[in-house]
Amino acid sequence: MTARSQSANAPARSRRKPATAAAAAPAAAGDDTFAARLLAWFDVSGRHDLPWQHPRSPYRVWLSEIMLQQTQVKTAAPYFERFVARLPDLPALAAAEQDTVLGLWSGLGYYARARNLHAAAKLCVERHGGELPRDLDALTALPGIGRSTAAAILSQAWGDRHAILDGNVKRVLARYHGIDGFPGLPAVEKRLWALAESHLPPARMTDYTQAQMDLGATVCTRADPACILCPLQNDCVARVHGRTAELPVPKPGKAVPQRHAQVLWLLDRSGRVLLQRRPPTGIWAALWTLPQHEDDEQAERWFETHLDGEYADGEALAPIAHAFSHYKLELQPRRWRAVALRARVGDNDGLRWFAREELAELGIPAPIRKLIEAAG
DNA sequence: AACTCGGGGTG
DNA sequence: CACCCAGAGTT
Repeated sequence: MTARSQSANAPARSRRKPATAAAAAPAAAGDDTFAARLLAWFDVSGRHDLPWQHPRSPYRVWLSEIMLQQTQVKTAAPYFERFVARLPDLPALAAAEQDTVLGLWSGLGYYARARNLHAAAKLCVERHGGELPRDLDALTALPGIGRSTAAAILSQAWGDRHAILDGNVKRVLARYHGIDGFPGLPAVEKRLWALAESHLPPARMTDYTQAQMDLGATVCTRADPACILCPLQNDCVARVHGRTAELPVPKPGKAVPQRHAQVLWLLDRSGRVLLQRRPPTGIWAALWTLPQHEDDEQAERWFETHLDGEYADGEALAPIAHAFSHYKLELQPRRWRAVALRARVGDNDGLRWFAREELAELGIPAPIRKLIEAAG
């Protein structure tokens, strides 16, 4: 039975339940429509013609999973074709010379994968009659096969009910459930495993496993995900809260500190904006920018001494995230319209009103320019 | 928990 | 150029 024939009767099943009518309830673990929606999407938009799907055999599934570790489909596919043409089954691999195996792997990288693959094939001949064992622990005991790869092999090759947790699934789940924290951290990973287990459908595991990877690879991509096409968009926490760009939390590089600042966007009655020249040293040295303060209290004190008007009238706008090499800065802008400087305040503070047409000539930090030149 | 393995794609 | 990718093994 092929993947195509297995999924052919799925639309009829999913039509019975109006999966698209799922309410915008918070994403919860347990009995939900996560898998049903994903499978319905997979039937229409999933990838059904990958090389290792036709024919689908335990050996080919295994080889594909190893090749796809930290490697994209487009890169691995030609290597896969060449490999199975030369070594079409597990006994052939076990009997091959190591140079042959490494030669077929040449250019793919992570060559320990090839050595482990070869050693595992020999172990299968010794221990399991020349076949891959249909058992999670026995598979995990083989070199190069961890928990996720073992689960992927069992579900893809035999339809057994095991959760996977690769980079795609981590990304989908971190966004869908709004999981903060780098997914590589053991505590976060443990939680993601539990969530992955909680969504397992009662059947169609072969398609479900492929569907998760397809969604992550083609819709829920790392950058610029196509949420409009996603079957999980209604109750995806990251989608609903506009946090798809923040989740999953990226691998911590060298723990750059996060700083915050208040930014005052002040407009006078003719629509001119008040800019302040920054000090000659430090970040954004000597550039023109919006008056900036470390916290709300300092910002209010500065406002009271420099401006006529009510600080509380300021409209809080969406925060702006900006990254430097050595720290991250979150700017919290507030906007006032039709305010005026106090009479005694002159240019001695490096303060000036600028008309909109004058901004193009000025040195203004990019995030600030983006803010104040935005339409509106 | 941090490090290592790697070539390729991407902004 | 920096970062990430259908992870797993070692220290």
